[in-house]
Amino acid sequence: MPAPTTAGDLSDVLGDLAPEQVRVRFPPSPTGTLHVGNVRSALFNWAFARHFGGTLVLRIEDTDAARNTEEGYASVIDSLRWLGITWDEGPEVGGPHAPYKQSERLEIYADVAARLKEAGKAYECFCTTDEVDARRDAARAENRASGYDGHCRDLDQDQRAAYRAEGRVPVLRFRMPDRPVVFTDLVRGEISFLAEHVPDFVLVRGNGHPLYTLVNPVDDALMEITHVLRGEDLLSSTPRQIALHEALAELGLGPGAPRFGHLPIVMGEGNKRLSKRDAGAGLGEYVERGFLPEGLLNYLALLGWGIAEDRDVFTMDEMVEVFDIRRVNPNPARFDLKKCEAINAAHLRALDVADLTERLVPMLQASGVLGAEVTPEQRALLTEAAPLVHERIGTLGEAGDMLGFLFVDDDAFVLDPTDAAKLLDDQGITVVKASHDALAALGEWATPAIEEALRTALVEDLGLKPRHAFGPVRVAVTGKRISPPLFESLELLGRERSLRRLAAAQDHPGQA
RNA sequence: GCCCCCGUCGUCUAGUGGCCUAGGACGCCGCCCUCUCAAGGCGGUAGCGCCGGUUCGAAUCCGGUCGGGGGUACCA
Repeated sequence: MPAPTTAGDLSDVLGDLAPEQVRVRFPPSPTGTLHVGNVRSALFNWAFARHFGGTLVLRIEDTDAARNTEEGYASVIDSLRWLGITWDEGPEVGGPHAPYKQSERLEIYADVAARLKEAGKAYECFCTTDEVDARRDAARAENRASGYDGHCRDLDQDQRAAYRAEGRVPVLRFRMPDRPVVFTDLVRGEISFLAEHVPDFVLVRGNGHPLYTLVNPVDDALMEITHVLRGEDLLSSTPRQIALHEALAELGLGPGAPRFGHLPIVMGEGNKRLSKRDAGAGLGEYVERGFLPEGLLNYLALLGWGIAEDRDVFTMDEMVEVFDIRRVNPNPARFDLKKCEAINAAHLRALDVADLTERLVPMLQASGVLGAEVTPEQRALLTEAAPLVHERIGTLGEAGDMLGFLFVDDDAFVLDPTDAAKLLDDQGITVVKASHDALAALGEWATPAIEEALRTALVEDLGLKPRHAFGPVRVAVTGKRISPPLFESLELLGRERSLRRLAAAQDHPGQA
């Protein structure tokens, strides 16, 4: 019987490293807002680093100047801050391996490329794209492995000169070793590739521009990254990166290949990977809708990882405490908005009221319920009202709809046409009138007294069932059929405003 | 085509040969509670892709097959 992996046996994860020597990285391209797949990668790297007391490096992969923008960069930083994913080295905080933006490391890549070439680890390839394509198609037609065929591997001085004389401009290609690459993936176990299936690949374009294939492993090596946790879409590029790391190490650059763990991809609807363009993919949507960072993160963690068999709501502290990359499930996971909302709602309910109130303010401002300046009176009212919506909302953004009636001026207050049409019929008007009279006579304006007065007037005197009695009042006062609890709402609205609305509702144009 | 990864309720998952009559969560349905909506409580719905093998015994191990995904770039 195989010994079960226990928390105490970490040699397959750490090797000879002490836990605090763990160094992981999150390397976004600042092409726009992060999408939830990126966020999930960031989260797992962060949890891994924090669990071991190691280091998380933030590196900006912005060598593609055309697609990267300053706004994209700012958005990445803002997003991570909003999420509460902190980094120990990187932009804004610095560190011993600065700079952490690849656009500022171009000389490094040029130098490494030159050394690789000099050492014979890489070679100039003069094949044109058309030539490479043609030979690849031919290989494919014979059911042979496709990919670069090594045409320029062993060119001599004269041949290179001849190509140059033709006006050809070479790319720099990495020379893959002629042996299989085998590695143990932290989430998938042993994976191997035969040499013939991992062709020589381009490191530097003809125009001198370094490619991802070069810069990503070079920075991982130079920044002494020990563990690379990333999406499984990068799994098949792993053998060439391992080969590059080994070549680099032979040149004295970096400690050799890091350990890899390939996380399951996050899918959207259907069977396609969630891409930036998909609705629901961008982090911004969740921020705007009023998701809690801890709620979103909790849900994302569930995509491939779980804290316990019978539990799926947890804090990030709890996740950090027990996170184990080996327990990550390799299956691709589909993003389920409903469950994401449910998890978020659970976190919302766990907030204490003061915290909830605090977080509600910017959301209510965004939806126009509150202005840029919040008066002390509004503040106090919100403090009273927050408990009423606490268990009724799944996202902070839903609060505006429920609380708007408390903050709106009487002249701007409107009844929902559909709800009014449904509930303010002749009988509804009668109910509203009776309510107005009962409440007008009320001495103390407080929830219990309000409830008693209304029950007496509507349920007892008019003989209505409670559910029919309070509907019209609710619409008249809150404008909607769905609202926070009625009696509490009336108390918060205050005597004057409540009575004015009850009076105004009686003039509601009758319906058929 | 070739290479690699993946395959348990609709979805996310638990499961490492007998604790499985396959457990939990979200969703959905019903009931209770109830001033609406929620929350909460109770109950229900639904799954091991398929075929062979190993074994006294397989969701679990092996082989095959089918299906899905990724790669096969001077993209990342």
